[in-house]
Amino acid sequence: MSRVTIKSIANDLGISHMTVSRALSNSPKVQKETRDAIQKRARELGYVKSAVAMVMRGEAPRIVGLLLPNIVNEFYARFANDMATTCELHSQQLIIHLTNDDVAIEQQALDRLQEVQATSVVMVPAPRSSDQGAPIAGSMRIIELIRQGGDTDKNPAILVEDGPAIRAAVLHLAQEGHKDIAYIGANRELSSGRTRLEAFLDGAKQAGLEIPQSMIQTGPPSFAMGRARAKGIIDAGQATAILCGGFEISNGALSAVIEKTTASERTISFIGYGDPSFYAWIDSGVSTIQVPVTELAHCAVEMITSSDQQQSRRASFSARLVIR
Amino acid sequence: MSRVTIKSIANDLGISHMTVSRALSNSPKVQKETRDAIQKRARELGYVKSAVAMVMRGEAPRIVGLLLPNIVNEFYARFANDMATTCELHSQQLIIHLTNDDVAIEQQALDRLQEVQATSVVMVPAPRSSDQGAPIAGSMRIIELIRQGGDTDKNPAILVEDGPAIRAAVLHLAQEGHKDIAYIGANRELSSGRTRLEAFLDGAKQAGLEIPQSMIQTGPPSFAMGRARAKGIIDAGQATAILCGGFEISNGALSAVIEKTTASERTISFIGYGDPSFYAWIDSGVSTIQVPVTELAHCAVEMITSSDQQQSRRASFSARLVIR
DNA sequence: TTGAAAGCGCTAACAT
DNA sequence: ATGTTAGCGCTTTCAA
Repeated sequence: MSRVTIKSIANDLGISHMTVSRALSNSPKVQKETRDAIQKRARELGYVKSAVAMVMRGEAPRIVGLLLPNIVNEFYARFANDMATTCELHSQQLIIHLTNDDVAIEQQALDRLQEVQATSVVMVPAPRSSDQGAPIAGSMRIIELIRQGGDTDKNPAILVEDGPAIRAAVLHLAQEGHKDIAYIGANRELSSGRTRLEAFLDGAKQAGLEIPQSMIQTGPPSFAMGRARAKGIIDAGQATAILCGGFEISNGALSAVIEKTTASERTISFIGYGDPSFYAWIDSGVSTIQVPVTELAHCAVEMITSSDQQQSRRASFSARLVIR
Repeated sequence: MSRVTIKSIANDLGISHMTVSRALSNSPKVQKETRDAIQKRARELGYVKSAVAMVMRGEAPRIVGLLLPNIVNEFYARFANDMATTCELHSQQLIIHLTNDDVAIEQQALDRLQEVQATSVVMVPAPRSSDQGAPIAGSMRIIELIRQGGDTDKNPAILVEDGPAIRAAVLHLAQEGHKDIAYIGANRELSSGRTRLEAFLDGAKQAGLEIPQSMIQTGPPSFAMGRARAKGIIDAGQATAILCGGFEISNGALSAVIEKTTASERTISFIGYGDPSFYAWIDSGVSTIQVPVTELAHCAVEMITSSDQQQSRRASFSARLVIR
């Protein structure tokens, strides 16, 4: 059984497909009787208007793309969740691509989205070394989330102002008497990696702490990296506190800390990044730098749906230190 | 700047659009020289073939739909993550709709997917009372996940065989000396709600336990419901153990248990449903009924990509009791 | 009040 | 080896 089209309905009723078209869009230029009859028949036959044909005619496709490293990390999951919900409200369809922070996959995803003429794309840009060019997105409006991709920062972006929270975290640890505070974060390939590390160093200086290079661990922003580095830090035995600068890194490091400190008697102060719900449930609660996910998501959809061409090109939301 | 099409390229080069078409599909029926020239120009201009036009011509759209209650619960998130990754491999696009277990939203999502001619849809059917008809999906191939929707069980389905694990859980608790075991699960509107409750009662009978009605709490499969019912059970003070029969319910109940038992000195044995990574990190680990997510996701994509019309209509994967 | 034609981007099937 | 035509589903424009 093939697709039900206005033509097939027209044939079925022995009339012109134009009359069917008009009837289905409630045009007053068609007899009420015929109109009702046509609409009834269309419903019976299970007619659905082809979005494809509409796009071909020039109508803007109601599709927005979302590119994330993954969707298991609760921050990304919540963001995707909120975006999906809001898209539902605006009767937009959400196409999700997971890049795993890989530039090649990222580009492929963008190509696919271009093929279906997606109008807007929200993406967390993958880390790219300086010799890699900026991602090509044709005429799609792309909105960068959390990080800034490439050197071209001409795309609208939704960023997190986490400098103050990170500094506050270092100062808090220092006040608790910690002198050896380790930092695990993304490397300089990421705009967010640079700024967060800087905030950490800044905080340490304000606290009058000398941080040796060995206490500063940077790398790709992955769970595995966070876990491995945290293990290394704990095994080295010098640090008494760990501060994280990345969502995935935080979870990875936390898993290592839990394992290691359960096994031995040692304890380590831990401040994570992002605030998955279970952080409140572990031990007496994990302190962390909280990022306002829902606000970010709302902002993203707002940017997308606002047809405003010359809209604000950058939005910024403050992170907040939560001590538990 | 408008879209680059084969026609615009053809104009640019002063040739027929057919030659361009052939060149871009590497047809041997065009001079190597012209072919190379055309391909070069197309790249320069940033040409991308319109998937929309291809679908209009009759090509099957490379789009699969995924309908989930939400994407924050780690089970759904992992499933979506795995599906997205696998779709990437098959160069399919994944459109995600969140139903929040609402039948109306579910139907709307299906309509949208039909509009874009999605070929296949994987969905966790929302709970529907008997007076609601089955969801309408036109000619899309739909695969039901975890639950069976409507009374029409003629759709292919991917299910979890959790009866044995649930019975084992009850027996385990009984062996530990628990006599008052509470159960929180989905109500009878859900196929999974029915079977899980049955397994629980079955296990209780095997263990020789008398379970009063007050210890059996069913309702919509949400976080809020699990949390509220768990609170009620704990406050009532009779139960010494709680067993959950649902992903969301489990997280909700767990949150209540943690809060309540942290406040007072009481302890309650808890066995959850599903195995989000953090279950291993809470206290000394949360016991749970583990569902093989990745296998489910692989199975789903396999079902989708296999063009096999008369393929196996039902797949089933075993849940496993994990004691921590 | 209804119908016919044209065009959106693309390719199979015919020309040339 | 290259060009022309037609048609996928739909609506806008023009004709009856």
